[in-house]
Amino acid sequence: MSISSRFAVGIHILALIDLNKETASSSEFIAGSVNTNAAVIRKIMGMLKKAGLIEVQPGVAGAKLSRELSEITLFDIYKAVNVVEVNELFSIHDKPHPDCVVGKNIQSTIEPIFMAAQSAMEKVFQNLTLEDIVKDIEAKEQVQ
Amino acid sequence: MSISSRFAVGIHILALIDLNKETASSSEFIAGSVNTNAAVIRKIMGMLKKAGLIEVQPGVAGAKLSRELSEITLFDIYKAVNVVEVNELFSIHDKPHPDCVVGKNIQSTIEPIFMAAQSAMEKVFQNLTLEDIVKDIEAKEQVQ
DNA sequence: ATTACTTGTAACCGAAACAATTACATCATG
DNA sequence: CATGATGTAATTGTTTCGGTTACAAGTAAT
Repeated sequence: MSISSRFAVGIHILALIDLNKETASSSEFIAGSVNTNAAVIRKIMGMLKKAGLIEVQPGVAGAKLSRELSEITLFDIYKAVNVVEVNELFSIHDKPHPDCVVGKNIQSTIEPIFMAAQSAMEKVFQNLTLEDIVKDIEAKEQVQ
Repeated sequence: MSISSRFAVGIHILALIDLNKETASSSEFIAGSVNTNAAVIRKIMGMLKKAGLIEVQPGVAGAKLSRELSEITLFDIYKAVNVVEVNELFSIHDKPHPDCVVGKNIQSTIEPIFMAAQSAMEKVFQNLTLEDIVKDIEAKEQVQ
């Protein structure tokens, strides 16, 4: 099990749009950097657009961020690319036997714990923005 | 995407073994409570046994916990059933283009963040034990 | 020792999710 | 109108999951 790379690619796309803002970033160009097919990029960019993170126009190359780098959290991207549904990171077996002490109560016992675990994970992304990502990339570039 | 229900089922199995300790819990009996096939239960119990959480003997019905309830964390179970590999909760696209500023640095920028998110999630399970689960189930039973 | 019941595994199946790919309609622009 | 871009649907191969069947091997009681 692994969470879709759409999330990592989404971050990549947005960082690239910003760091390459002097020229238009076509889906073909971004696909080259990500190393995948342009249609995959367009699909993910469609999600980012739908979430209001970028502005793209059909037929015209390039995209721009809808907000400041510091106003786009990793959680915004995470939600945009739809990699994990709300409260569904962990599967729970359904229809445990209702006549059993454990079967009857296990779901309501486990659910809040699973929710808390998922929230703890998501909170990490809420506290980081694209600005952190871009600055980190720029810092690495300085060193070299 | 969703993390395998083996984790939820593993918790269910261990709680049931404890709450039903006056009689032997055969895989058939547990399967009835979980509402699945006995072979599925035996497979998961094999993992729990391998992780040293339970003791089972081939041919003889029932299993017993190897440790006290308070000495078995949910993280122990989580690791035992092997639902998420170390540092692999999130997929990262591989071979981004090395000649691109973003492609060159994105992996090393994102990896520690993904690790931190996974750790935050896992820490929730490290801080909870089977005792918490069993007590919660018992408390619910009292009310009814 | 034979019978009945159990655990331990392996093999197989259908369903679902992913990422890649191809194709094509639609749109914008020179 | 020709070119090149986005938007989107359909298809494919791979992997994982959970369920199922089958059966070998172990245990225990008669």
